[in-house]
Amino acid sequence: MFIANTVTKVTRQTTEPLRDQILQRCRLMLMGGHIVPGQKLPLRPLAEEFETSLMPVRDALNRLVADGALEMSNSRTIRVPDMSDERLLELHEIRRSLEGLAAEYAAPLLSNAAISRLEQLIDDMETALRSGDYDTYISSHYSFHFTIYTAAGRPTLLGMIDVLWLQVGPWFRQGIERANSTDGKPNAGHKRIVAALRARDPVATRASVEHDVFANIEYIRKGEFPLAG
Amino acid sequence: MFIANTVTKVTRQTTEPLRDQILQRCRLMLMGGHIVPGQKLPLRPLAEEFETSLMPVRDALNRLVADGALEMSNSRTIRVPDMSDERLLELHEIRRSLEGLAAEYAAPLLSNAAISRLEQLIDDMETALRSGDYDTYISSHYSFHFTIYTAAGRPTLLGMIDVLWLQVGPWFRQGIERANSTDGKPNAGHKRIVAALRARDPVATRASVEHDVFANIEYIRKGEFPLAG
DNA sequence: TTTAGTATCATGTGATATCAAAAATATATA
DNA sequence: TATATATTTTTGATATCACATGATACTAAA
Repeated sequence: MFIANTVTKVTRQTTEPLRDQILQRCRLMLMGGHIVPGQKLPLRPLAEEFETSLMPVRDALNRLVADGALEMSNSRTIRVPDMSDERLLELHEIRRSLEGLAAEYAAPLLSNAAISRLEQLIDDMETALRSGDYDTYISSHYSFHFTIYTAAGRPTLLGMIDVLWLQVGPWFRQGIERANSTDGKPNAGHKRIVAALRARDPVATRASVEHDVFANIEYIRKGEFPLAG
Repeated sequence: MFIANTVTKVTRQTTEPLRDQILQRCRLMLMGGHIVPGQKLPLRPLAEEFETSLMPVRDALNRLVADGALEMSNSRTIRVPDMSDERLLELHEIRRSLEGLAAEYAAPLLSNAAISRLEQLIDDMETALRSGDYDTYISSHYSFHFTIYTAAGRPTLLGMIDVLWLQVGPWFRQGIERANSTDGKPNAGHKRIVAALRARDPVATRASVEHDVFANIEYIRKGEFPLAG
């Protein structure tokens, strides 16, 4: 329970390398906001918790540093980076661009069943928000967006969007927790997205997704959604 | 001289880790097209050429795999990925989106001196093409575009564009070599970009960069610029 | 109380050894 | 000759260890 309360042991399998198991766990912790900005992630304590040697932990963390989800200081300390307003703005500019692109491609390809699932996820999000279950909210929110982006059938684009979410993850958690107390309408944007998808309208889908992404920034600017640390 | 004829020994310094030195060399080899698609990159022979142990080579190659510049098969063999038409199209869709964005931001920020340097680079490219000096062409071409993108002042965006170029690099080399024999007008697009920058026109700059990026795809479609392996 | 110096500790990097799986090669069989 | 099988070699993943460097705590002098 040193790094985060979701760390569990990994086991050596023939199928999946330890490195990938550890990477997956770290990604979930970052996306879910269970590792906070500024927190150090030293190799040895982590290896101890995962009950492995340094090597697979080192590989996993190197990967996350490469993705920008973690940073290594000049003194080689690995930690979750602090988020500046500047960096957050840049990340959302890129998100708007790439997620808009993915949404446009996905619009004609999403099945009715998938769209119905999106509506279910909106309900899940609202329920989770009302009960303060942020883990479920974040999970459903991720599923909502990535159901759309996956349907675009662009694997490289999907991977790049995923990396962006990984970078924003830790601060999104903080932002959601604070915003929920004063403002509960993030799902308005999601409902517009679903409407555009029902119409199979690529242009409207792109526009609604771009707007939804940037809504976060608007909240930040107004001080209602202080993601910045 | 096993992997490529540009492999040189790395030396242990206090400043830069071996991993980073190896990574930089591999990046240059990929960008310059000195490692061909489908070629395997086993750790041990590479380590032997760099005169290091496996570890720094492993770290560098893992990073390149994470960036999509190399691929690891299900049997863990690392190689330069083959380029499908589908993947090439996707990479250029993303390039158009992100490089257009960077160019738009850069337009008001480029100094006259920088723009003059761009014109010099256009000359360099034409000279290099005429003499068949593709290494210089590729280097000048990279400098031309990244002079612009760097001026945008968006470090994350710049890094993502860089990764895209790394993925396209091996096939760009092939494409340029073939296209030069039949078609020598890639610089027309570059001149339009410079004109838009001289006018400090963000919209025109974005449009000209987007057009330039996609010109590659048009060549491919017409069969005049067969990047696809 | 402050500050410079020192010792100790923590950390990532890199080298080496080992292992299982995959690949390549050799051998056998039809 | 072609194909199946056995053997050897190669390969990446992981563990373990040594090392240099930076961080931290502590001491002593001002």
